[in-house]
Amino acid sequence: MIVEVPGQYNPKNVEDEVREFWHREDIYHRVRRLRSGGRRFFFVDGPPYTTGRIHLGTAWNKVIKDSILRYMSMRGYELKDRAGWDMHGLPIEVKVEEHLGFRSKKDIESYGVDRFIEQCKSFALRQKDEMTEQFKSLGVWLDWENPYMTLRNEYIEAAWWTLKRAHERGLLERGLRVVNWCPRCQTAIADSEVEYWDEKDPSIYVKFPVEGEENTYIVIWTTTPWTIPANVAVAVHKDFMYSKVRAWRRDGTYEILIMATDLIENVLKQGRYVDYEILESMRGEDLLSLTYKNPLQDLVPAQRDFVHGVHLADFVTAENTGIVHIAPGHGLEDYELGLEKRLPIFCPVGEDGRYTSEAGEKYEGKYVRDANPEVVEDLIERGALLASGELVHRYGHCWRCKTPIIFIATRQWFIRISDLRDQMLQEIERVSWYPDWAGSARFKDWISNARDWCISRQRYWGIPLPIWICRSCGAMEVIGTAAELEMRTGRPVEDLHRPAVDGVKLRCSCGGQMERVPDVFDVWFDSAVASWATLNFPREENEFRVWWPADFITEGHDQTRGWFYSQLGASMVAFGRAPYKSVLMHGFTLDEQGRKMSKSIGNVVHPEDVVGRYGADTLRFYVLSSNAPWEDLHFSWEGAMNVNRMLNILWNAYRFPLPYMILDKFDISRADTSRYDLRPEDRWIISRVNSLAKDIEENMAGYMLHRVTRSLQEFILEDLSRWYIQLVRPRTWIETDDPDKLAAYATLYTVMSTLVKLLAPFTPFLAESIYQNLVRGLDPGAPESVHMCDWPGYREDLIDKRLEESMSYVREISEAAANARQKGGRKLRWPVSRIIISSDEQLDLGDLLHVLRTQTNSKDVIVLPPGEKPEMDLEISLVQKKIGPVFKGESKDVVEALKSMNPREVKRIIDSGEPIEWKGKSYRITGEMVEFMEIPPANLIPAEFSKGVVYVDVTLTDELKAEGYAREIIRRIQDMRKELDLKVDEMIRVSVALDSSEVLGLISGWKDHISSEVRATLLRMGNDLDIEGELTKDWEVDGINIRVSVARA
RNA sequence: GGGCUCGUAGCUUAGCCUGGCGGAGCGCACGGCUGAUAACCGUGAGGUCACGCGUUCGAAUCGCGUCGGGCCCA
Repeated sequence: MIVEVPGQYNPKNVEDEVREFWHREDIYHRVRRLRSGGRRFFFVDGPPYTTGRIHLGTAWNKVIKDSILRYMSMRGYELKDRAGWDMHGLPIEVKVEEHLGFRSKKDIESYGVDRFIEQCKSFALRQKDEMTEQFKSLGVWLDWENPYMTLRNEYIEAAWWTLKRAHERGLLERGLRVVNWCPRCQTAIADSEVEYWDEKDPSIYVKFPVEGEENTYIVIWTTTPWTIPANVAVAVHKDFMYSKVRAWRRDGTYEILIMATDLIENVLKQGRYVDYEILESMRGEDLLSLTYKNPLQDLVPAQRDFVHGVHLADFVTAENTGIVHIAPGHGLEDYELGLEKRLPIFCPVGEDGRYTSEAGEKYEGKYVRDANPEVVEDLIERGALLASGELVHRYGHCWRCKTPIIFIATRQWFIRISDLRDQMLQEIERVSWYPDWAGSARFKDWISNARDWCISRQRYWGIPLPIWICRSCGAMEVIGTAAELEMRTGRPVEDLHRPAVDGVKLRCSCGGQMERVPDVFDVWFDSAVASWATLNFPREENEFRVWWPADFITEGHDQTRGWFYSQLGASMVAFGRAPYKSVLMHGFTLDEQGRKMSKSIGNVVHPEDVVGRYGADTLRFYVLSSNAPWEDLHFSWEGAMNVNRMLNILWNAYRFPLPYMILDKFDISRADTSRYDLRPEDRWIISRVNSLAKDIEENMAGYMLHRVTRSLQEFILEDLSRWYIQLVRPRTWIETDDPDKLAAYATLYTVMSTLVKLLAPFTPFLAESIYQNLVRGLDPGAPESVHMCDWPGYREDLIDKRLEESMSYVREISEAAANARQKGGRKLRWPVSRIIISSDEQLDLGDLLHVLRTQTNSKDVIVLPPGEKPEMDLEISLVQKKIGPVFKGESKDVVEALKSMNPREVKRIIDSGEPIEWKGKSYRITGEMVEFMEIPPANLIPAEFSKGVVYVDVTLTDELKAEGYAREIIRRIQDMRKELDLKVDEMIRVSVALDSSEVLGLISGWKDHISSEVRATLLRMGNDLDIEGELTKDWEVDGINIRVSVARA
C-alpha cells in the first residue's frame, strides 16, 4: 500500500524513521550478506584518531567512503569494510596528563605506568564510542561492531610482525641520530609531527678566533645561541668567494674578519664598522687549512679537546655570512656532515632540554632556550659577538603540546626506508591515483626525499617495540607475535602494552638475560600496518591471502606524507609491494572564504549543526557536489541550504502523484510501461533517466563524485520537476480509467523507482524512504531495502538522443515564448492564437508540438520552413545624402512625399521604375535613396532562441478574451478557497459582480467551465449583483473591477 | 627557497585534459504561476576568465613568467 506523505520534506522525521527501519530489520548485515560471494572489493578505512569529536573534514571523508562503498555494493561487490581507529600516541597521553594535572614524565612514573596506561585505554575507547555514534548519524555504513583498533593485541602483533620482517631483511637499525625532540614530552617526534609557525628568536653574528693568526676571526650567523657551546666546525661552499677583510671601528681600532665576499657590506653594517679594506680573496676550498677556537671553551671544558676546522658543504647558501656554524649534536645537516667528516657528535643537552654536565658547570641544568641571553652575554664578555638582534621566522613545534622543538642527538631505532626508495618509486607507478597528479607529482616528490624512518618514541601509550637486548652479550632479538613471546617465556602475556611487556625477560643463548628496550612505536607505524592488521594478519592467514592488497583507499591530501606514505613504507618492508591498488586523494574543509576553520577565528562548522538544520542527506549531497573531491571545500551554509531545497523539490515531485495513484488504486500490475502507448514526453523522461544512469556510471569509474551528484541534481530540477511534472500534471486529474493517465503513472513510477536507486549511495535515507513507500508499497516482493537492490544500470535501447534533442528545443522555444509574452505584456494565463517558429535549420520537434501548445498556452503552433520568416512590416529610412544632390531645392518636397506614402508602395514604385507624383510634379526615385527595414508587425512579439526566433501572436479576439477573463476569475476564486481553507473537494456558492457589460457578455459562455473548475453548486454573475458570502473580495483585472464572494454550499 | 594545487559575475562554482558563442546556483531587480503554495517558475542586470608574455587564423583552455590562496617540504 502506497501512502500519502506530508507536505514539506522533513529530513529529521525521514532519517529517524529510516534509521529505525534499518536497525529493526538489520538491513546493514543483510545487505552485506546478500553480496557475499560477489567479486571482492577490499576497502581499508584510514583510521581517524580518537579525539572524541568528528569535524567537517572527517565527515566528508567518511561520506566519500560510504557513497563509494554503497555504490560498489549495489554493483554486486562483496565488501571488506571494517572501520578503523587510531588510538595510541601522544595526543591521548597529553589529554590524560592534562586531566591528571601532570607536567612531566616524572609525574607519570610516580603515578604508576600501569594506571596511566589504563587511563589512556579507557579514554581512547570512550572517544571511539562517541565518534562512532556521530559517523552513524551521517548514515555511514561500515563495520562498526567489529572495527580494527590499534590498541588490540592482534593489531599490536601486526606491528610486531612487521618490525620482525624489517629486522630479518636487515632494515632495522639503532643509531645515534639527530632527531626532532620535544623537551616537554621528552621524546623524539616525527617530521610529520612538527608544526611550524612564526617565533621570535635571537639573530646573532659570532666571531670565532682563528688559531695562529692574531686578531683574525671567522664570522658565522645563528638563531640558536644555545648551540654555540656545541660548535665543533664551520662549513663553507666550495665555489663561493670569501675575503679576509680589515674592518675599522669608529674608535680607530680594527680586526680582521673572514666571510663571503658578496656579504661583506651587510655584515659590517650589522657590526657597526665604519670602514673596511679587503686584504685577500679566496675560494671556499682555500679556507680548509684554517682552524679556530670555540670562544666559550673556558666554560665548556670538552671544547678544549676538539679541533675546530673548516669544511665544504653544499647546503651552505650565500646568506648572512656565507659561513655556517656546525653543531653535529643539534642539527640534521650538521649531523650528516659530522658523520662524513668524522667530527665529534657533541651533544651536551639532555632529554629534558637542559644542559648536561658536559656543557660545563656554568650552563649545566639550564633549559637551552632560556639560556640564549646568557650565552650571548658570555660571547660579549669574550669579545666574540659581532652583532645581535631579533628575527621572526618559522620555527618547528611539537604538534601536540606546542612546545618549540630542539634538535638533539639521541639513540633511536630506524627503518632504512632510504634503501627502499627506488622500489617505492616503481611501486607507485602501479597504483591508480585520483587525481593522477596526486601520485605522479605530489607523492613522487615526497618519496624522492624519503629519509630513514625513526620509529622509536620514549613514551608509554603506544605499541611497545618488540626488541629485546641481552645485558651480557648485547645480542638482539625481535619478537613477531604473542605466541612467540609465550613460547620463549612459557607464560602468556595478557596485554601487550607497557608496563606488562616491560617485565618480560628472555634468556639469551649466551646465558644472559634479555630485556625489552623501553621505547614504543611512532604512532604512524600503527596505522601503517592497517591493511593487513584489519585482516587480523599474522594471526589469521586465510583472509589475508584472499583479500590483500586493498582495492581502494581515500584520505585527505595531508596524508600524502602520512598514511599513504607510512603504509607504503611498511608494506615495502613486509611484502615488497604497495598495499593498495587505487587511491583517491581528497581536499580539506575550509570556511567560505577559504580560511582554515579554527576556534580562534570562530568559523568552525560542526557536522552535527548541518545535520540538525538540514539533515544528513543534505550534508552528504552538499559535500559531494560542492566541488571536485581533490579540491578544498569552502563550506557555505547557503550551499547546504540549496541542496536542502533541491531535496525538497524531489520530495514534492515524489509526493505529487501519490494521492491520485492511491485514489485510482494503481498497483504493480499496471506499473510496466510496455503495456501502454507512451506519449513522446513519457519516452523522453525514460530516455533521460537512462542517460543519467549511464552518466553516473562513467563518472563513478573515475571517482568524479561532484559530476555524479551534479547530474542527479540537474535531472531532478530540470528534467523531472520543472518539466516532466508540469507536463504530466493535467493527465493525473482525469477522473476516469484513462489509458493515457495510466501510462503517466507507469512512467512516473518507472522514473522514480530508478531515480531512488541512483540516489541511494549518496542520499541513503531519502532514497530509502521513497523506496519503501513507492516501490515496496506497491510491490512487497521487491528487495526489502533500496540498498539491497542491484544498481539499475541503463538500457541503451531506451536512450533516444534524437528525442532528447527535440525536447531541448521545445524547452528553449517555450522559454523564448514566455520571454516574448513578458515583452508583449501578455500573461501566460491568457491564451494566444498562435506562436510562429522561424529557423534557418530544419528543426526536428518530433511529435512534441502538443507539448509546445500546452506549455505556451497557444491555440496553434506554426513551424515555418527553414529560412522563412513571418510576413514583416516594412519601414523606410531616407538617405538624404543621395536625395539632396539629385533634387536640390525640391528635396524637401520629395522627402515629404516619400514619408506620406506606405513603405510597400514606395518599394513597388522603385522596383517598377515609375515616378511618383507630388504636388503636381513627378520625381523618379532610385533604390539608393531609400533603405528598407523589416520589422515584425505589432501583433507579433519576437524572442530569440538558440536556433532562431519565436513570434508570439498577441492579437486578442473575443474568444481569447473570454477564456482569459474566465481564467482570471477562476484563479481568484481558487485563491479565496485557499483563504477559506476549504478542502479540495468541498463545494461552494459563488457570486461575481463586475462593472463591464462587455466582459460579462464574453464570459457568459464560460459559466459552466468556471463552475466545474472551482466546484461551485451555484454561480451567479452579473453587473449589479447583491453580493454576500463568507468571504468577499474586490479585484481589479485590466481596469475592470470585480467583486467576488464565496460561501460554502 | 622547492614540489603540488587553486585563482572564472557581489558570493559558491561549471567549462580547462582534447583550443572554436563563458554556463549555472545564490543574492539583487522585475515579472509569472496558484491542483507542489511558508512551495514553484520566468526575465534582466552583473565578467579585464588574477596579471604579463608567448604559441596559434583563433587562448578561460596550451607554454613560460609574475602575483595571491591552500597543502606539503626545506
